[in-house]
Amino acid sequence: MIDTNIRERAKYLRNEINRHNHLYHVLDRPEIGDAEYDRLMRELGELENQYPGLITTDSPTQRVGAPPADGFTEVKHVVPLLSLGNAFNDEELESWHKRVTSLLDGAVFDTVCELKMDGLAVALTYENGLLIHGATRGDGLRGEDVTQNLRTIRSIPLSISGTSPERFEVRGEVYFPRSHFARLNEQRIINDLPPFANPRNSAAGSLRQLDPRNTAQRPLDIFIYGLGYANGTQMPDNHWDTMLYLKSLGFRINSNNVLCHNLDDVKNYYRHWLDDRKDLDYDADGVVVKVNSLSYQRNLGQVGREPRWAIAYKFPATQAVTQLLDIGINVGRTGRLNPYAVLEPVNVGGVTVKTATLHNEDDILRKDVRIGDWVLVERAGEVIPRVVAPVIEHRTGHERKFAMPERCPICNTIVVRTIGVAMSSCPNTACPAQLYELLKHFVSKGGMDIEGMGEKLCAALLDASLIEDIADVYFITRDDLIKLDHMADISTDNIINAIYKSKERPLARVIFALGILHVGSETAEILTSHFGDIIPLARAPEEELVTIPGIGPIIAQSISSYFHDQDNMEVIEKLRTSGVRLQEENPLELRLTGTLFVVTGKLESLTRAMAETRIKELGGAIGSSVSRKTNYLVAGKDAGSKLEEALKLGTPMLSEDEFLKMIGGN
DNA sequence: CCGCCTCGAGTTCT
DNA sequence: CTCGAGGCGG
Repeated sequence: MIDTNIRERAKYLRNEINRHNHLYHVLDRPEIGDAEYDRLMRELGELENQYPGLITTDSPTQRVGAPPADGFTEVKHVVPLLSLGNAFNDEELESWHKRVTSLLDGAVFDTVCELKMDGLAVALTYENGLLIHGATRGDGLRGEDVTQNLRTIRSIPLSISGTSPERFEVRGEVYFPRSHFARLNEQRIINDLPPFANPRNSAAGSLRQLDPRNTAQRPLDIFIYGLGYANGTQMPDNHWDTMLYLKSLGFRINSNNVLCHNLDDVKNYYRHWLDDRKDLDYDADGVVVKVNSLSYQRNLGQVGREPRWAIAYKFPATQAVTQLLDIGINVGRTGRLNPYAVLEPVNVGGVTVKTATLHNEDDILRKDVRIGDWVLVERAGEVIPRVVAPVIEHRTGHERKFAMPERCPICNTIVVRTIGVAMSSCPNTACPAQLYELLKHFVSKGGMDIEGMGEKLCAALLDASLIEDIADVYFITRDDLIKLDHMADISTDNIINAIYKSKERPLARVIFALGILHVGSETAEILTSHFGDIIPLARAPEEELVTIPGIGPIIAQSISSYFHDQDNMEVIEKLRTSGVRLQEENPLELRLTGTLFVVTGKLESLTRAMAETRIKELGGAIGSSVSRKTNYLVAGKDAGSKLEEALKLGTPMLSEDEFLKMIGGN
């Protein structure tokens, strides 16, 4: 016999833990910390260990109770799980609404809008307040008994506190939170398992684990969206209140559901989530619109397996299946060979997609994508489409595996494969493809920023052999451009002007524009503030470069070898002779080196001594009188003879403001 | 040596 | 934006 006190304690612990579970997983409003929760769980576990008679099926320790199964048993649904008709635009929604209205003899009716989650529908059966079994939707008539796996989902109550119908079934959608999806796939790749294509597949895979312990590892969650049936208690007469009632029983209901009084509310709800669904922690592929009144629902009935009282207003698909016609190769600025998918054009989320990157050979092998495959293409919320995975079921056996070419598709040079990494690259830096990419990079916004020089002009200039290296940009003439035709006089002038203006870009931009491997905008910035001029940078030995924070051996090697290349040095020389600034406009330190100043008159914002100190700090020199060697006269108020002398000699003069600007910045 | 963080490179369509 | 590589601290 177990002591009554202990029995009471166990019961108390069960209730407490279940209550905190509900607070945490359903209401998202925890009252205690993890440590405290663990303590309660441990105490209950210890009691149950000592007195196995205390273990109840709804004990929180029993979420993972069952041993691995051999398979799943089929269960017949008491009330079939229906599927839904679809609407893809406002007109289709309106015609559904009109039809329902006429079937209801013109009655005005409320609807409930819910997000249609892209997960797995399940049915949970409770008897006398206890979860007795749970099943997948299957074909709607029969599903699989996955009770043991569903029990591991913390937001599913194992028992109902308070009174509940004697026997009832709720329906819900099990999903795999997006926030955990990437991590799961990382794990799978580490464990040599194929990654899941999307969170929906993860949910399906997780729910079909034979060992519930595996399922318990997965952060599955659920939203309850309907009541299958209920015996023994009076139920609300509409869907909305039914959901409120289920919520009061402890079920997790999506708080984004709304009750709508007219069709405009429905449309607004749809449009709102069309934009905002990207911020949800689950995939939603549309909005489910349900007639609220249950008696209206009964009147409307169903056609085939689709109820007339509900419709799914689908969002434009962000995924689509299409055929992979070919795999092409792009040669990038760095010479890397980047494979891309040539797709049978397909509409994904409202845009026709014809190509998508495949990253590298590794990626293709990992996904096992073959030419001729039907592939799943995705434009997940974001803009850039990607090939997710092949649809293996559509394989005919005529697909061709892809192999990286042995030679550069542009210049036919034998490609180099870096050992360890399946990344091929064309070693020929003079490869026309690389020069084209480099030229585009050189004139781009982050680089020399030459307005009006886009892809087309770059290609045309290369085509006409007017450009053989990036410095040739500064030797383009109006006549050259006119010869290219397709070009009005005005735009020709604009381009010549833009090229001229670009000579004054800050040094960091120029260094970035050169396109040195591994030197992007940040590194260019670091190099600029360290050297202030391209010459000392070009001469810096690797040993010096690696001492600079942010520059490691690989970047140092890359910089060093760039400047050791004769051709590159010629390019720099050409840039210099054509007037491109290759010094920091405002080198932070010592930027006044070799400049002789004379300060005279009364300065407003600082004393003469301060001004002179500042000049010396920046590497400049101070003269006591104006001579031909004087570079600048800083003239304050009431300047006397020195001013006259400077005027006589034509010495450049700086007002106080101009001077402050020159030394300014810090 | 490993994990974390930052930076670089490539990318689609209208 | 996303992936991978490089740098760096522990």
